[in-house]
Amino acid sequence: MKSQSTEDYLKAIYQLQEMQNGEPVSTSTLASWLGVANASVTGMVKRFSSADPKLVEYEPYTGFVLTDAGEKIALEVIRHHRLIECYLSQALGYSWDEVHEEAERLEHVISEAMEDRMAQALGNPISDPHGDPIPDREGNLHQLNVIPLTQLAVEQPGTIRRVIGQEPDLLRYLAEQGLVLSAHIKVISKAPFNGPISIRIVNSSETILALGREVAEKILIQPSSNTR
Amino acid sequence: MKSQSTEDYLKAIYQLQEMQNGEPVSTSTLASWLGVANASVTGMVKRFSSADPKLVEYEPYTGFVLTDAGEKIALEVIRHHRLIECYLSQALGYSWDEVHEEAERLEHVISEAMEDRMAQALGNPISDPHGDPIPDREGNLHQLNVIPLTQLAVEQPGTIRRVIGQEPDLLRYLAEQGLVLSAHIKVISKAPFNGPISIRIVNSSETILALGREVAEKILIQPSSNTR
DNA sequence: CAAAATTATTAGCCTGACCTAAATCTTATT
DNA sequence: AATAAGATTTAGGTCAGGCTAATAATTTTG
Ligand SMILES: [Mn+2]
Ligand SMILES: [Mn+2]
Ligand SMILES: [Mn+2]
Ligand SMILES: [Mn+2]
Repeated sequence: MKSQSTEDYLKAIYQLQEMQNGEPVSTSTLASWLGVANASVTGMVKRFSSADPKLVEYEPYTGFVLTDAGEKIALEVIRHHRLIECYLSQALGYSWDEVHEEAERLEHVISEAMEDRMAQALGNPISDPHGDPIPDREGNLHQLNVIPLTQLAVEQPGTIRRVIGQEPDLLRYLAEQGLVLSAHIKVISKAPFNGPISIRIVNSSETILALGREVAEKILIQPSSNTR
Repeated sequence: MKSQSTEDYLKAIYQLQEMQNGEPVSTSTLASWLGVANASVTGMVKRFSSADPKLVEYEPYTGFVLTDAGEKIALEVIRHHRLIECYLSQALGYSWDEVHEEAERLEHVISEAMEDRMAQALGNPISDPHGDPIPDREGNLHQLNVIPLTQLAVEQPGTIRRVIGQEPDLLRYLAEQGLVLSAHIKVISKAPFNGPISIRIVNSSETILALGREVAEKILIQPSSNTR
């Protein structure tokens, strides 16, 4: 098994690549994501690119991308992470703002046997408590058909399917407002000049919530047919 | 949190001290227990004894014992380990020969919150799947009233309460023979010259099992009043 | 397009946790 | 009491994963 640091680096590179549509990741992006010095990233990435098998393709001053071998490890760690999040939430009563931190350490130490047992106990879930997809044993991810709340048209109803990011404060705030997975919402209005987006939770209180764009960008919605 | 190595060293010292009735542990004993070189132990123990707070009392060429601070950490790790063993066995269907290896890594990464949730889910167990006592949050251990099977008198019935050691092969073998926790047994005979001990499982088959002294030494029995 | 600002790499250092080989201390044996 | 055997420590080295400070490359900007 790779070290905890190696696994966290590869996972982070995978996630940054994903956020950047496959673009090479830069040293400083990864460094600030992981909270280490730039020089530490350069050092690690150089080692990854001369490991056998090579884990990243590294072009100095340009950036790096995962090789197939590196991606495989990243996906294994992500599978662990998200299964653990599910398990903690379902079996041990964790709330969605608590699971991430615990999973961040557990992901590196569980055996394949434990992974399998948890998956089985959970009925092979395909997404975690935040709606993030769980790779299967072969590393395949299902694709959700979602758009950011910022892009949902006014009056267009939709369902919350995923929340990007793990900040506990934000997750707790959203849950308090009733903005949880599977909640049905409708955009009432979008203030101009990047102003807040006002939404209503369908079949619930009539209260209207105003969300900043930053937050709305992180809420992914599956649009549903317009029920007038 | 201390490093995984530090936690494993302190736990090992605790367990060796326990096995030696509080005698100082020697460098080579700990080295072979942990599977590292003697020089590695000397190095680690020196660091422990000059840490703040001091974790071991170290007398060169003589040995070392845990300080209160060191023992506190050891007991925390042991609590983690044994709770995890229980949890894996109860909640995820692990058998008693599988739990140890998994717990050996998980013990270092679970949060206090997870410890509490597992303990609660299990109803605050006081012993693990091998009958090893689980320290409570303050580090208190309950004491079992048991003797090794080798010391049980012929015809004296008793109950298996604990099995010392974690070798999966031995544990599997014992389970196959019906020698599990709570099994009622009776010694039929003890062969002389350190020969095997023959026992019978009460209320079960009439089969007589012959156990070597090495094995019998590891099976701890709570004697019961002689029925008959 | 040259200078300034930004970003990345290199150089050099540190700590934890290991190792082997050499030196030293302790204990047992003659 | 001297020596041999055994246990332990010291010396010196490696490797991963971090750091800071100095240097070099790239990008932005006046
Ligand atoms: Mn992690
Ligand atoms: Mn998640
Ligand atoms: Mn361990
Ligand atoms: Mn145990």
